[in-house]
Amino acid sequence: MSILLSAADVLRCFSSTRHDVTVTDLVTLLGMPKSNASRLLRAMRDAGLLESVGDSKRYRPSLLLHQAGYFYRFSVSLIDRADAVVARVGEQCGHTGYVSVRRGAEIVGVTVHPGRHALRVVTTIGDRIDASASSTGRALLARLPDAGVRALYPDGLTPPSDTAPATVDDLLARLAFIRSHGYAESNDEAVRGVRSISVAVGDPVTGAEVALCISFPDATVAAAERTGIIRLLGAGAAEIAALTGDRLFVPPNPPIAEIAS
Amino acid sequence: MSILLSAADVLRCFSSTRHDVTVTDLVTLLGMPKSNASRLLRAMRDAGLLESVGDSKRYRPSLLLHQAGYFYRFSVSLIDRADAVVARVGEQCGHTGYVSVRRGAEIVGVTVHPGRHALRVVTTIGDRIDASASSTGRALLARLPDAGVRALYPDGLTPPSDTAPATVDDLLARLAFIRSHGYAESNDEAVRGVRSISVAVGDPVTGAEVALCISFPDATVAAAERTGIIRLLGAGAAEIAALTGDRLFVPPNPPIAEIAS
DNA sequence: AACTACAGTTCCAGAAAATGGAACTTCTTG
DNA sequence: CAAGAAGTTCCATTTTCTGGAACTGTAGTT
Repeated sequence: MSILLSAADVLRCFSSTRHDVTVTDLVTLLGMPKSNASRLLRAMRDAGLLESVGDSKRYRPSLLLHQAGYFYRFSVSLIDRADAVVARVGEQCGHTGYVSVRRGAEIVGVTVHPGRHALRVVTTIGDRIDASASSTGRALLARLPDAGVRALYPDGLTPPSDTAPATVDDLLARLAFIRSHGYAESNDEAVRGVRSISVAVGDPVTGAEVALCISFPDATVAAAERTGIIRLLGAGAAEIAALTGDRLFVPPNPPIAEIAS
Repeated sequence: MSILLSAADVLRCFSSTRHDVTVTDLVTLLGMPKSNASRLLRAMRDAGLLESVGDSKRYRPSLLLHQAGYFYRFSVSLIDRADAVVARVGEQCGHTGYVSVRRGAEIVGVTVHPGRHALRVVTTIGDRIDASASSTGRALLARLPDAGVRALYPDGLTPPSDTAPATVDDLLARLAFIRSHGYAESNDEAVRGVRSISVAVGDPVTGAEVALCISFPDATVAAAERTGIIRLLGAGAAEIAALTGDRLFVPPNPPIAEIAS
C-alpha cells in the first residue's frame, strides 16, 4: 500500500474541530503503529505537505495545500460561479451563504460567506454530513431519480434529528416537493432554530453539481424576507443554469403553500 | 527519495495559470520520466489527492486538498500572520512594530517587536486605549460602516489629546480618508513626537480583524522613508488579505497629498 | 531526586513499493 | 491511413516502507 494512501488518510483527519494532529491522534484515529505515525508526519512535513505548529509536536496543513486546494475552485468553475452568487445574496440579506457539493450520500461545504448579523450561523466547512438531513443535501439529491436515491441508502436512513426525514419514502416525498418547487428548505435540523434555503445547479458538460444555500436564525426572518431570499437565490442559480445549459434546474417559485420541505 | 516529495512537486505545478496538469506537463516541468509521471498521477488520484477532470487525461487538485488547505487559515491565526509581517517590516526599517485588535471602542496591543533605533518607541501591550485616538484604532474602525462607528460612541468622544479627533463627525472624516487611501496615520497623539502608520486586515471566515502598525519618532524619518514603510506594511497586509479573501482590505496607495489622518 | 506514565523517536530485517528504460497502446492530425 | 505525439504497461533493480521493540524525552507525583 502506497504511502500516498496513508498521507491522504492523514489529511482526512483534519476537520472543523481538529485543526492540527499529533502522533497519538493518528494512532487512535487511523490505528497505525506509532512508529509509522511519527515517521509519516515528519515525512509529510519534510515534503511540504504539513507544517509544524510552532515548535510543538503538532502538525497542520501547509500553505502548499492551501494553495493547491484553492485552485480546485477554479478548475471546478461551477463552484466559483455559485460562490459569487451566494456571496452577493448573502451580502444583500446579511445572512450566511454556503456552497456545497455531494459525495455519495454525504455533503461537504466548499465555501462560506459569514453573514453580518449578530446571530451568525456557525459553519462547518469540510465536515461531511448526511445529505438527507440538510436542505443543501436534499436539493442535490432531488437531481437524482428516485431509484438513484434509494441506491444511496441501501440500509435506510438514520435521521440525526427528528425534523429530518426518517425513512427513504419520507425523503423521496420531500424530494418530490423540491423538484416541483425548485428549492429546498430545512428548519431546526442540523442546528436548532436555524432555517436554510438551498437551490442546486449543475453543469451537464463536466457533470459537476453544487448547492447554493442561505442560512439564518428562523426567529429573525419574516415570511416576506424569506420569499425574497428564495427569489434572489433562484435568480442567481437560474443565471448559472442558463450558462451551463442545465436541464435539471427548476426555477424556484415563491412559496404559496407554506410547507416545509 | 520518497514519493511524497514527488507528490508535493506535483502540487507545486498548480498555479493561477495552470489549474490542471497532464503527464507531459510533469515531464517538462519536473523532468521526470513519463512512466513515473503517469503512475504518479494515477496513484495520487487513487489516493484521493487529485481528481480526473471529466473523463480526460487531465488532473486537478481534489476536494480533499481543498478541505485540508481550508483548515490552514484556522490553524494559522490572523494574529500570527500579522505578527510575522510587522516583525519583518520592523526589522527592515528598524522601527517598532505592533499588532493590535479592537474590542468595542478600545484597542489592545497583542504583540510588539521593538525597533533597533536609539529613540525607541515605548510600548503598551495589553493596555486598552481609545480606538478613535490612534492610527491602529482608526484603521480598524474604518472597516465598520459609519453607522457602526456612531453606535460605538453613543456619548461622543472624549479626545485624550488635541491632535486626536474631537467629535464623531471629525472621526468619520478621518475614517473616510483611511478607506480611500488604505492606511491610517497618527502623529503626536498618544506620545508626543511619535508618528504611527497602521493598516488593518481581516479574515471574513473567522471574523477576526487586526491592525498592523509601525511606530517611530517623527523627527528622525524623512518623507521618502515614510512612504517606504507604507509600501512595505501594505504589501505584507495585502498578502494576508489575499490569503483570507478579505474584501474590505484596501491596498494602501502612497501618500500624494500630505494629510495626516 | 527518584518514580511513574505517557508521548514521541530510532533501530532493525523482511516485505513492499518506486524507479527508469523500452516496448506497447491510444489518441490526433494532416 | 500513416506519422507523430501522448499515455500506459512491463521488467529487474534499487530504494523505501513497515511494524515490533527498545530507546529517549517530558511532565506530574511523592
